[in-house]
Amino acid sequence: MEKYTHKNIEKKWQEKWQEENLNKVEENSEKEKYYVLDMFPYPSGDGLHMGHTESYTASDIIYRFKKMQGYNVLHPQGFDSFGLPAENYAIKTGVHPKETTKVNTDNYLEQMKMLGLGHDLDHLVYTSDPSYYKWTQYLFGKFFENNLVVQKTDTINWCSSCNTGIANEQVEGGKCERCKTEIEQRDVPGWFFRITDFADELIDDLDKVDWPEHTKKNQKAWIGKSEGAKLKFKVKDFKEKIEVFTTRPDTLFGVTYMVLAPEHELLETLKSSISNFDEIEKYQKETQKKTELDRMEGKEKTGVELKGIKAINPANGEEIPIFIADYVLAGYGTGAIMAVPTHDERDFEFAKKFDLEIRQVVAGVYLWIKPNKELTELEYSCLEELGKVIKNNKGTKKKHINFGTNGAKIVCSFDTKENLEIGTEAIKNYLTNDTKLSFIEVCFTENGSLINSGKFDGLTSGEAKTKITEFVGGEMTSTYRLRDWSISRQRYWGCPIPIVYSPEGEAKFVGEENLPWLLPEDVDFVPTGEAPLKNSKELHERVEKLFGKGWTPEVDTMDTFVDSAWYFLRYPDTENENEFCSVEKLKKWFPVDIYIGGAEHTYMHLLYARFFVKAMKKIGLIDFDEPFMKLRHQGMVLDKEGVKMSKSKGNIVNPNEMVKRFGADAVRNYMMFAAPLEDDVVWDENNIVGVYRFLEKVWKICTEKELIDCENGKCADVPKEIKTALHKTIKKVTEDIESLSFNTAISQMMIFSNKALKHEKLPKPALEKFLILLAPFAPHMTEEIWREVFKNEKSIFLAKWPEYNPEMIKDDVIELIVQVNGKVRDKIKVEAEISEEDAKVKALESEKVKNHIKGKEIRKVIFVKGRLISFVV
RNA sequence: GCCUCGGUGGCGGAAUUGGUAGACGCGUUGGACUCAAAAUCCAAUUGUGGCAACACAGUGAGAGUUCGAGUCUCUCCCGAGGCACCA
Repeated sequence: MEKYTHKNIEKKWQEKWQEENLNKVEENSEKEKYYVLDMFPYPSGDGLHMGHTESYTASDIIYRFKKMQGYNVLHPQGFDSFGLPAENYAIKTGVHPKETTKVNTDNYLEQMKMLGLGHDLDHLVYTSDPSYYKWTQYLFGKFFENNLVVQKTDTINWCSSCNTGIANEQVEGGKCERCKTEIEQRDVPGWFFRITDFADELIDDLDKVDWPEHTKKNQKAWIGKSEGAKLKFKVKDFKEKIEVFTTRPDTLFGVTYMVLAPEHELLETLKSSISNFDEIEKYQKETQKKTELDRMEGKEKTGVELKGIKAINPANGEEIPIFIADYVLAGYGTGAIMAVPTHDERDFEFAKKFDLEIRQVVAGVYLWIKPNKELTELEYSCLEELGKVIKNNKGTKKKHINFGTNGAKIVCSFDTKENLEIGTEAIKNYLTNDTKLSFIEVCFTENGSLINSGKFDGLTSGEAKTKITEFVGGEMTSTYRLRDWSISRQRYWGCPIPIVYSPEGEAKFVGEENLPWLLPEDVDFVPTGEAPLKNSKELHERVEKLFGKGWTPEVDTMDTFVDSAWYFLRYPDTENENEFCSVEKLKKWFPVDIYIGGAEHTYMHLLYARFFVKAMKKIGLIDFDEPFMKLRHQGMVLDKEGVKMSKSKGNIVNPNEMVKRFGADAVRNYMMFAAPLEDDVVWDENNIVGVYRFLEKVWKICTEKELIDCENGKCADVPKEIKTALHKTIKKVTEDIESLSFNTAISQMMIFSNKALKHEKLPKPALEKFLILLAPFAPHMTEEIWREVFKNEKSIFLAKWPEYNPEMIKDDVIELIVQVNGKVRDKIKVEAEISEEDAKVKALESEKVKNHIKGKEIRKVIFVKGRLISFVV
């Protein structure tokens, strides 16, 4: 038999599998379903990259594994084919995005085939194809009818380089996630999905899904629920009220001024009463000019007082000044705050700068200790000194200490105003005598006991929150960081928003009968800052023809994240022209069982897809509320030096080239073996020899050894070692694929092959079972052996996944660990089922153990069956 | 600043969830085969001391719980990722 050569076999089987329709989902099957989903790629001109290779290999292994386990598996693929790169390429070269997309997607399909990925190619999805975006528009229409997508003018993020508005999720550190241009704020009319209506569900339902903990936590943080109260402040001599949101209504008595966002709408209303309005306008303009980044970086507080008007604190009737300042954001809460300098750091800073009253209403102080000694000594002295200072303060309720690099921060809270004063006094007196301690006046942001708060004095913050809110007629409520999803894009290569406007300017859905609402082709791509569709003659004519004179089209296109927010719902029924997916198929296939893809999608795609499913459930289009039951991320693929691969660094590795050199099976196995799926993988082709040698060994075992067919009891003399190793391997590989621990599955198969290599005669049934285990990882080579060497008629992927026999993995004789005082002193061979008494006798026979015990009394014996015996002396 | 995840040989990484630390692979060293090289095979490979048996140390640092800690608790240091004037 010939040596293992990937070149001879991989292409052959790829063609054969396609001919035999091996990867097609079974349309009418009684088998249990399993839906394995990949994050579909954006078809760029560069082709698949190594990151795709890794995650697609992982899902392919799961697909083949589940298939052999007897499931009917849906494992589809598609293309997120609308988007900016194709459009930018068109601007540069004049080639229509449609052409580019075709070329690129064909290339992707070819590459996926080369990797041996078993996608069902009869269920492809292209988001830029009218047969798909028809349904994107249909869903938009449904959302429109149900008030889940609304048109409003809002301050949105604007990227001047991409010449379009973008969603909050698409801003990274104040810059455009695509082109890194600094984002400006603009007031632009546009369409918004009302994702904020689902904020609570989006948080709560994360408990239902099996996702990485950090992904859930990050998504929760992104939604950013904070619980607090809405309170109203009267403006003196006006009927208008300023509404604020606060998480600390318990500090209401400490409010000494208010701040409005510069964009706050009340400013227009009160204009005539504000004596320094010119100053206000100047500040407003300055704020507007600032990019998001400036506003974040300029931490120095700025602002202007509204002269001539005052607000009234509803708790105590005091008149307090009102400011505008850009540290208050228009888009969050109510765009206005009550300022409590003693208990909020930002308010504190602002109050210091503008010399405003600072009034403490929660009884507590911070005490700092700066290190002028070694840190361990500091810890000691810190505790000691704090103890001295507040030892006799009976009113001290709690104290805790946080040590940091710059010293230690001690939090002291007290139960009454009196005790706070006594405590603070004692600390201050102490400080004059000691240089290691410094009392730093900072606002106290913890909860504590109330003081200076009238009849609420003595209550804890927790109690006071509801009571004070009630007292001033406010309401307890929550607010979110999450913004509504802005989806209008002033670009060409996207899904047209299926809306037309009446001559009076009223928006109307174009109607299901007019779908797909085609993207016009008579359009100049060159960006002008205006939507390219505005200049389409065909589109305007189409609208007037259908709706009458004076009617005009919506000319913005949708964010491409809309396309990808529901694509997985289309896969089971891609040919359906009457529904986005039939009811039966929805029932059969959803939710998705496992979804694999990058962690960078936590805030965008994964959040949007969850929103879509929830919104669709709400209007009765589907009956499940979470799209992806299990989610796992793959790590990044790094170059040899451990640097992230990128075009600009020129360290991109081309999967095609690697497949040509080493074969798809070796590339797949290397990616899976090098590190756990979720960890980063270093792509070092020098290391690929390891898995290549492993494949060669398997080849050798199956082609050069004498195989016993095991009929008529001929396998009675098969070494026990091989049988045990096989069953252990079946167990390990099965469990490891289930838990996506592909690296350890492969190492277990390596152990088996190393053992098998040592024997000259091997049982063929055992090797067949082993081949099945390896098949998901190395589909080509195992198929070659399965059919060409072992002469099986049908594909290995139609074989049944083996099961292990628990009896077979038990060792008769084990090494029992013998410990003395917790240290391993000997290992003795004993029968696996040995009793404690027998083990004790045997262990004590050991010379080594005797040496360590001699002269001492055995106080205790710990026996772990089949594992160890431990003597305590 | 806050949140999350990590830190184990020369390297990538294992460790049944508290029970032999370093599986498996790469690399390195020695040997076999060869005129030679490649490939392949065999052996060794955490460190220190010792010819050896063996002993001691050892999973970022320090403490703690335990007969026993990579694993649990606390504090600290370092790294990666995310969020960041969100009231």
